[in-house]
Amino acid sequence: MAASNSKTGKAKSYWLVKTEPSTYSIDDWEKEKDKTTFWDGVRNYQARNTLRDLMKLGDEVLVYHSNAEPPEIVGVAKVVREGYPDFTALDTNHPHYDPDSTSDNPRWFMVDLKLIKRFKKRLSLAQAKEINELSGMELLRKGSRLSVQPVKANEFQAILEYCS
DNA sequence: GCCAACGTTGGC
DNA sequence: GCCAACGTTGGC
Repeated sequence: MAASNSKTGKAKSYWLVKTEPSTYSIDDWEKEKDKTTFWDGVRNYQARNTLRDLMKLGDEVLVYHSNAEPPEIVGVAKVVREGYPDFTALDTNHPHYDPDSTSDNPRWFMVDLKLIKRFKKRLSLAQAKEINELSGMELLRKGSRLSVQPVKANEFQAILEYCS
C-alpha cells in the first residue's frame, strides 16, 4: 500500500530540492524558527511548475547539497505550505528580483518546507550511483540541472534505508 | 579552474 | 520557427 498524505488522503509524492551549502546549508536551515523556510529563488519554469502546481502538503522532500565537497543528500523536509508567489521576485532590492514578475501576474513561486530529518549517514552522489534502485534517478542523469525534481517512491525508500 | 549540458534570448 | 550566442549549473 502506498503511503498516503495525512491532509488530503491522496498518495504522497516525493521530491528533491538542491541547495548550495555555501549559500544555504542544512545547518543554516536547522537554525530557522520551527525549522521552516520558504524555498525562494527558483528561476526555472519546469521547477516553477512543480512548486506552483504539484508539491502538496505533507509531501516529503530530499535535501541535496550541490556544488559541495562532496555533493550529497543530507536530509528530509516536508511541504508545510503549498505554492504561493515568490515575493523575492517582486522586491527591487532583492538579488532575485525579476522585473517581469508582478504581484498581479507572478511568474515565480515558492513553497514552505520544514526540515524533519538530518541524516546521520549522508548519501553522496558517488554512493548513489552504486545503488541499483537509483539508476533511473533524475539527480543521476548526466547534465541534470533541475533544482526541484520528482523522486519515485521506491527511490525515496531506498535512500531512507541507506541513510538510517 | 575546466567544461559539458542545459535553458533562455533575440536576430533573422 | 530556427538556431547561434550567451549565461548558468554543477560535477569533476
